[in-house]
Amino acid sequence: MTLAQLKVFVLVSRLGSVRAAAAALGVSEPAVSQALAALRQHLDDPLIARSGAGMELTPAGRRVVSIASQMVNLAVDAEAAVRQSNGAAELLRVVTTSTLAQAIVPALLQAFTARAGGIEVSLGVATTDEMAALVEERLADIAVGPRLPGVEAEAVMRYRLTLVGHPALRINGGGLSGLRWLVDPTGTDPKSDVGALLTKHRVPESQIMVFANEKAAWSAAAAGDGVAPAIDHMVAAEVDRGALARVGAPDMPVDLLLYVCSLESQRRSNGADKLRRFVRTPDAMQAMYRPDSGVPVSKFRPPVYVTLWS
Amino acid sequence: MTLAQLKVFVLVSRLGSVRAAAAALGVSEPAVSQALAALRQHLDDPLIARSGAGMELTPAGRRVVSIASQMVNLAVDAEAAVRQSNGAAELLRVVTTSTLAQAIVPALLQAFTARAGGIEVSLGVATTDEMAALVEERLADIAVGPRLPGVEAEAVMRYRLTLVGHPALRINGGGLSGLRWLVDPTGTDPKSDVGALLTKHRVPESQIMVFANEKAAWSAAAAGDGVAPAIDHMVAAEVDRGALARVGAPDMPVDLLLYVCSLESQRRSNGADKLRRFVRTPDAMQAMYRPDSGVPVSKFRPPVYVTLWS
DNA sequence: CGGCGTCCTAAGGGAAGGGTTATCTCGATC
DNA sequence: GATCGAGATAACCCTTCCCTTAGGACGCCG
Repeated sequence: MTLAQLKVFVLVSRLGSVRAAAAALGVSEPAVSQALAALRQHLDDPLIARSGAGMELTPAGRRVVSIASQMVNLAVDAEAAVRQSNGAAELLRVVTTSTLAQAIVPALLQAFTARAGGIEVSLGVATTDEMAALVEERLADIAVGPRLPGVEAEAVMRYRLTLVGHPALRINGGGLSGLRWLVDPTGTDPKSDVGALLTKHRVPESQIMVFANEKAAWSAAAAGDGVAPAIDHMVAAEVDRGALARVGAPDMPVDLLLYVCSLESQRRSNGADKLRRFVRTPDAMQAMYRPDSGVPVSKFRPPVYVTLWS
Repeated sequence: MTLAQLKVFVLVSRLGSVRAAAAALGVSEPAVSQALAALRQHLDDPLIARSGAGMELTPAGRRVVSIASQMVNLAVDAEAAVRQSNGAAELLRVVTTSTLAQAIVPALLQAFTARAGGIEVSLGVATTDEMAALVEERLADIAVGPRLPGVEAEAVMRYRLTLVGHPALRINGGGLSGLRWLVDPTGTDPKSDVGALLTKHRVPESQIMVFANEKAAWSAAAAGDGVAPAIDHMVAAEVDRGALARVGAPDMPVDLLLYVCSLESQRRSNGADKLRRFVRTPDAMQAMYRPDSGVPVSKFRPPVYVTLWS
């Protein structure tokens, strides 16, 4: 029974799927399945088993999850305790969506580390479901993105999601049907803001094109390949330049809220607390609204880097 | 950071010595030292360091001990939870002194398992200091022997410690000085009842002979090699047969109490609770006072076996 | 009934854990 | 200052972890 096995088990039970846990941990699916098998053998109980839709915990599994979760939490505490005792830099692990990780959150974190000092920040990308599980299991300290259930969420910023396309794009009578939607990976997460948009407009999968990042989706949109959802103030410069134009559509644009989500204050890490306070400052607002005011991504490397935690 | 490493660290800090922890775990001293080194490297802190007499925790070490202790405890909980959920036999881990492990405690546990049913018992041997640490760290469920500090102790039985020797042994004017003391391994534990006896009589080390078990010490005493401390009712048959005789000495015989010691009831395992109740029954008394009424040791193997836990 | 998604198992290899014995270091002690 | 005891380290071996790719079992759905 290793801590890694327990971590895997907890994550599988939270996410309800071996596959999802593997994705969240950034490893192959058999790796997770095998860790689970080892734990099952050690404890001589299936712990969790497939059951039609999703997986279901056995009675023993239910009891072990809560214990295992505590153990994983304590492991985090132990490392944090040592760091703190020795005056080392705190470690703040942030998760966010793919979209936000491209500009807004790095800019925010860059401003944060410059202001706070003595904090080392790492940034990870995850889906909404994963973000919730990661925060609850304290594999991440704080999540930036949509409101997560089960943890303390706080609205930070209001932003507008618009559709952009080639300036000459004409919407025919049938609205948007037939047009391709050009999205970044966040679009594949149905619980993300962009994913919810696709669902709401009943966009068939065949009409969704996923790009590695938003910039790529925009340039495809500028080339007339379709429409791209975009955070309005992020694309404003392109629109002003005439490279892109906002596209009208029913229920568009839509105003959304950006949240920071973390555990309740007792269980929250110190760094998470500091970031929660920081996001309410004007400095934070400015960084998020004008992410380009910052520096290129390469400059973030020492204090801020993007990774998926193993 | 593995659970084994944490267990080692906790044990070292409780026992104040790498050596003692190694003995308690039944492994070599470098094994413990190395596990500690790995943890130190992982956490980048010495955690605990030599300091004249004994070892001292660093600030970080102090914080980690309590967290690590909780983790080790939870690991025990997890295994117990699974066993219980699946209706498997409970596991009761008993520690006792070398002396008591030879007859009294096996007889007690044999009676206990026969009466209680559905409980699997294992018996380990340890020194007094180790027993306290093992119970506190829940590496054992219950200890039988001298009163342990820091845990709930309950007197079970009064027994008399006498000195026996060859029937023709004559005590010269100078009392016992010059006689050899023939003891079992418990005699090397200064906090055990026998060890305390040796200390009280200021027996120099050169006059102490350690035998593998009490029977061996008795037969040496019967051969006239010296005097042996013995539990009175255990040696009564030999005295009646004339093979041994009680030897008078200042402050001897001495009446002592046998205790069962375990954690407070909230943290106590179910089996420990049952054993605590059982020891108050007449059946238990009879088993302890007439251990030979039971069966040969080999018959204990399925329900009761002696081991040091790894 | 044939895909398809999901989980499990098999096989192989690299890394780390964890054990041993032998040796080194260092402080306490006589 | 030589000795001794206790902890740390070295060298070595074996086992377990844990990752990968490849393929099998099984339920679900068109």
